[in-house]
Amino acid sequence: MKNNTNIPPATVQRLPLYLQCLDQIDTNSVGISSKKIAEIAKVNDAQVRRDLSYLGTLGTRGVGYDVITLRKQLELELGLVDGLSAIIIGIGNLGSALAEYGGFKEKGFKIVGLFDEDPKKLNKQIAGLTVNPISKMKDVCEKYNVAIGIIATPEEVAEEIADKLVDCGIKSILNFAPAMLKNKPGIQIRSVDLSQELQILSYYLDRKPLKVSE
Amino acid sequence: MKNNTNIPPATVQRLPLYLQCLDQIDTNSVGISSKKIAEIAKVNDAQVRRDLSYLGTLGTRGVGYDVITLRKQLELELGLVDGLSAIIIGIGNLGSALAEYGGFKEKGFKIVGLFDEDPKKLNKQIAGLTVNPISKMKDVCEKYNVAIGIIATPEEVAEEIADKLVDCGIKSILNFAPAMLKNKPGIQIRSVDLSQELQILSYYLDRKPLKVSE
DNA sequence: GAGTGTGAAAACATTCACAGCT
DNA sequence: AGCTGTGAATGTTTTCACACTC
Repeated sequence: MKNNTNIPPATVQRLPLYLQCLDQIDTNSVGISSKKIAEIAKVNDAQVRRDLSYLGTLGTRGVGYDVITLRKQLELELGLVDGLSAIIIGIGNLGSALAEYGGFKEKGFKIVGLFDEDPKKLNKQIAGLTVNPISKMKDVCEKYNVAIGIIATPEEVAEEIADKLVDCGIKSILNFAPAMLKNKPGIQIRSVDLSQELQILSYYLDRKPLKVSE
Repeated sequence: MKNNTNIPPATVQRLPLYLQCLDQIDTNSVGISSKKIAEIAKVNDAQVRRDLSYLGTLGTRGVGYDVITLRKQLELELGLVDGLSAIIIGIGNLGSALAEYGGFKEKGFKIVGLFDEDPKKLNKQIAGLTVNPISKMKDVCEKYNVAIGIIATPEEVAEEIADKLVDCGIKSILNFAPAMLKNKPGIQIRSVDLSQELQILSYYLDRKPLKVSE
């Protein structure tokens, strides 16, 4: 294991961003500076150094960070090395899109089950997986030791599905339904509401941007 | 307090959440308290009051907030009343899902164009719209005075598409491609990276959750 | 009594600026 | 010279607590 210093939430949010930066730089650069990362991630360079310093002493003064070490450390800290399993519930357009989304596999996640209640969707093949009824969820969760449930159902059933996920022993939920899930003790929930993102953009349309580009 | 005041970014992020809360409560309640909103949105009630106070003096002491007034004010502040137009670029699984996603319309956004370069996708009909080649983007943007461009393309072409959007006079970009777009002066960019969301969840899996539910 | 609006305090996050290492 | 790691300074956000209104 690692440095058990608690990493501030604001920093945790940015760690995946830094990982993404490493994928973005050209593959034969062996080292990278906080200045370069900051430029790609569009944050302040002191911020990058402070954030990375929570993971330990990774850089070399006067030189920078070694790309391979840095990636390893980021993956370790985020817990990506264990190859976490996830399932998707609700195989409509969005659920299908998520099932076929390459980015999950690339970052070490494995989608091991697709579930839907709609008889028209049952037994459909998507991304090499068969759509199963919700009743089979528990079996799959136990078999694959599934850590994360991804909800892509309509709003109306999201809460019910969330409860079932908890029942299946799942510890984290990524919710794409525009529903406000109730708190479940000991369960981490993140919600991504697509229309909320547009609304935030909408706010900044009328008026001056916060930071004038400089 | 007047609404000349610049609303803090952290508050702007939560305004759509509060709007969503209003949809969640039962339809015949005419008033709502900060405590109730806080409970649904899972934030502190003082936070709700402070946030809403930036929009003006909306509540009544001893009583609470009138649901209709509050919704109107939130929509006004977020700029949702004008019925903003958006286009989607990249009509793969995710782009199609977004095109058919009901939540946009519900919140006052109108998708007025779908674009893709792939000949196999051209002229497909999705959600009542025809998929057009990128070359037609400028025409559509001018015709409908499009404010927002939604990028759902593969990573490789995202930057190029973003530049084209700016060229079409678009002022805001919602980016779903796992690419780090360069800054464009005067343009608001928000990126939603699906796998980053999973990575953040992954971090909180190993260790104690930040806030133990209480 | 119930519930807002808001100063003041506390907590958290960002940025500066520089000592110290390569 | 170039770049990290980090105290100290600054800025932002959250929360408390209570005067005030209905």
